[in-house]
Amino acid sequence: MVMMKKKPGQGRQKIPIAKIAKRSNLQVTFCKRRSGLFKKASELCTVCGVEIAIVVFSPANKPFSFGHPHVEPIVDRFLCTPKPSIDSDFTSQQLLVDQAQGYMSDSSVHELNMVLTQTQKHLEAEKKRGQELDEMSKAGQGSSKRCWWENPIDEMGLHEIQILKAAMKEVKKNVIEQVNKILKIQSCAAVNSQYHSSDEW
Amino acid sequence: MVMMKKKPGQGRQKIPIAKIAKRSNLQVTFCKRRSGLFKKASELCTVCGVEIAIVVFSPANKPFSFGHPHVEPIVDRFLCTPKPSIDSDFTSQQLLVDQAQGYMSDSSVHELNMVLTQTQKHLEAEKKRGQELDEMSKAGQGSSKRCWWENPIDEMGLHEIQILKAAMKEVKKNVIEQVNKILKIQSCAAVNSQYHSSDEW
DNA sequence: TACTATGGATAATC
DNA sequence: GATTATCCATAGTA
Repeated sequence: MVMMKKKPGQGRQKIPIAKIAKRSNLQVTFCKRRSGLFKKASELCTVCGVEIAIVVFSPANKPFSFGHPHVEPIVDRFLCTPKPSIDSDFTSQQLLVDQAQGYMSDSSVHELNMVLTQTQKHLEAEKKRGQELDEMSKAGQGSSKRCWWENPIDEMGLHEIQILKAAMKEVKKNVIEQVNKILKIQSCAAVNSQYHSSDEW
Repeated sequence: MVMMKKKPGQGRQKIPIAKIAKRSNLQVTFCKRRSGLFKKASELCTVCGVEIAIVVFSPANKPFSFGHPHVEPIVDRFLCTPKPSIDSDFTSQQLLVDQAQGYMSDSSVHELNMVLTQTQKHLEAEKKRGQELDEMSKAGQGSSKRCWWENPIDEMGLHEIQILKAAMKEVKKNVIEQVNKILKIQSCAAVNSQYHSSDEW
């Protein structure tokens, strides 16, 4: 992170070229690197606007996964694509399209493309609207009536602050539970480590 | 790569936080980051001795994959693990849509149908979210109405919870500062231990 | 594509 | 889990 001279730590010492770590460090190393890998994947999603699915089996053989937006659709789509040309550059699939049109009686490629285009436009519009609403929620609360705890913290007395603190404690607890519940559902039981009350999210 | 001072280049200049790059750089950035991601995955495999499968669809909607030892067995194994049903869940609402262009010309009906289905699901999710946000905004307008974050925590989505959490984090910081200030004034040095930001509350 | 300086990931340690 | 020094990935440029 930032350069701060304080006391002499040792920091990251030497790079084990590669192989295996000792059993003791294996767990923590796996956790760190898996976390880093998922973060990188997330960044790639955001920066390049692509879809990624990652499946990892831990040393203990437990499944972990990352998917944007979701693992399964991406994996399914990948499994449906012709295999031999996974990483190669150009593979004309026009032939496949022609063949598909032959046995797809209820819809043509053209029609599907039309629907797809319209749907995607609609999606974009909805997303844009959602973002605008987000902004309103985030920043626009000052325009309407404010709750008393929205007042500047400097204007509160100790009593109000204590009440606020107690309320926040309760809400925080509920938030953590809810987030864990959602994440548990999302990850399809692929993640065993739950979020806790640290500040990583 | 080793450090070598030679002639003044510019190297990596500051980090655009995240979003999208311009079309020009998108391709090269995607290539670099995908390469880096796969390398990280490879390292994780070697160092920790685990199995990983990654599937990425490029901005041009081309499939890329990394698998150790192979993608398909890992994915199959993952898909075979029992998992709760996936329904309307909130992931980070982001991008998905820009794959239209490359898809129009070369893809099978089946693939188009899959993309269409995904897109429609996303549309529904976005619409639902928009409605929820509408309700929240509306509820926040009335003077005697409840603020949206006063709603039962069970009715919130992950996105709303994230916003709430960020807000709480800020408030918490202010509360701590204010409490410390008040205690310092009121108690006249009767209290020596200050509140801190650990997880005691 | 290759290169470099910078930002970010992380191994060792507390 | 938190911290720090070090190593690695990579944005920008040629």
